[in-house]
Amino acid sequence: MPELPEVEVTRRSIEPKLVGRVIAAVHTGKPSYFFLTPPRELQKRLTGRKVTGLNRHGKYLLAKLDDGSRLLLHLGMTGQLFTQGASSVRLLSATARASLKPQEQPQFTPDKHTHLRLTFADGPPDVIFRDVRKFGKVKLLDKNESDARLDKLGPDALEATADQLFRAITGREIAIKSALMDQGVLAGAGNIYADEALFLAGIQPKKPAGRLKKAQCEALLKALQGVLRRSIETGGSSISDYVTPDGSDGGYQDERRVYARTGAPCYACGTAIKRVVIGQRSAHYCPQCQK
DNA sequence: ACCGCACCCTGAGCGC
DNA sequence: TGCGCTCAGGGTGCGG
Repeated sequence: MPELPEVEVTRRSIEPKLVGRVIAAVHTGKPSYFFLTPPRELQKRLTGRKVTGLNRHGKYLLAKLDDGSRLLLHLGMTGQLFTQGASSVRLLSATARASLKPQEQPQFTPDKHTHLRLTFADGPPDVIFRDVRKFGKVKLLDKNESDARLDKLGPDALEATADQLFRAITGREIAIKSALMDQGVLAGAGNIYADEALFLAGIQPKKPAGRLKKAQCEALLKALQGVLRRSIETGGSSISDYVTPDGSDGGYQDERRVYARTGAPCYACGTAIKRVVIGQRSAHYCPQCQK
């Protein structure tokens, strides 16, 4: 599932395929929950625009256009943003995977989950946004138009300071795990990296956020930024649908210490990793190492 | 103000 | 073989 590292890896690889190019055509799927700006309107307003930048805040991508408007992209749970020619079985449906011959290179062709495809004046490659569960979002913001989603975001998790974290959670009774996943506290952490950071900082995920000492906030933020940076280096975590924009898998899933390791021995002490539900989400931790 | 929870969506995995 | 059920999860919005 795309969290900050996956979105940043995507940003870095898509940026050179997007910035400086002029959009020639916009192909979309049907109107849905996915399109905060209706497909017709996207087609009308994006065609002919030149992309001038691609920024990230938390898990959001913002493509800047030459008329001052901005295209907001969110990958949701299963969003895949990639370039034409990407090759990965993760881009195929289960039935398409099953009918692949053993040595055959899986080649992506637009399917019913392909909601947005941009073609460019200078030819291929196209930029494609595919999302099976449609939890992703596309919205075109006018010049100077603000967006409530963006306004609510806290500081980007990679740039935040321990002091900002400490101030955002003082007095709050919610579990520290929930606080870390609250995008208004820090923008960018999701389930995987919140679990991993709490393990590295030795903090129990259910601990009330407001009871963390300043030093614990420092340790936690340092751990979080460490795992985020390391994950970016390895190409992100390919746990379910995530692929890097050239179609390759990330590598961070192999470095997980607790996430989705329920029952497996803790690498530090051998105790079985536990799974509990916190705020409707699964949390994984070592009952021995995290107090 | 704060928090828990239902909901959006679809495919995988499982029991029968 | 295939049906029906449950689960996963980011973010939003509502109700307590």
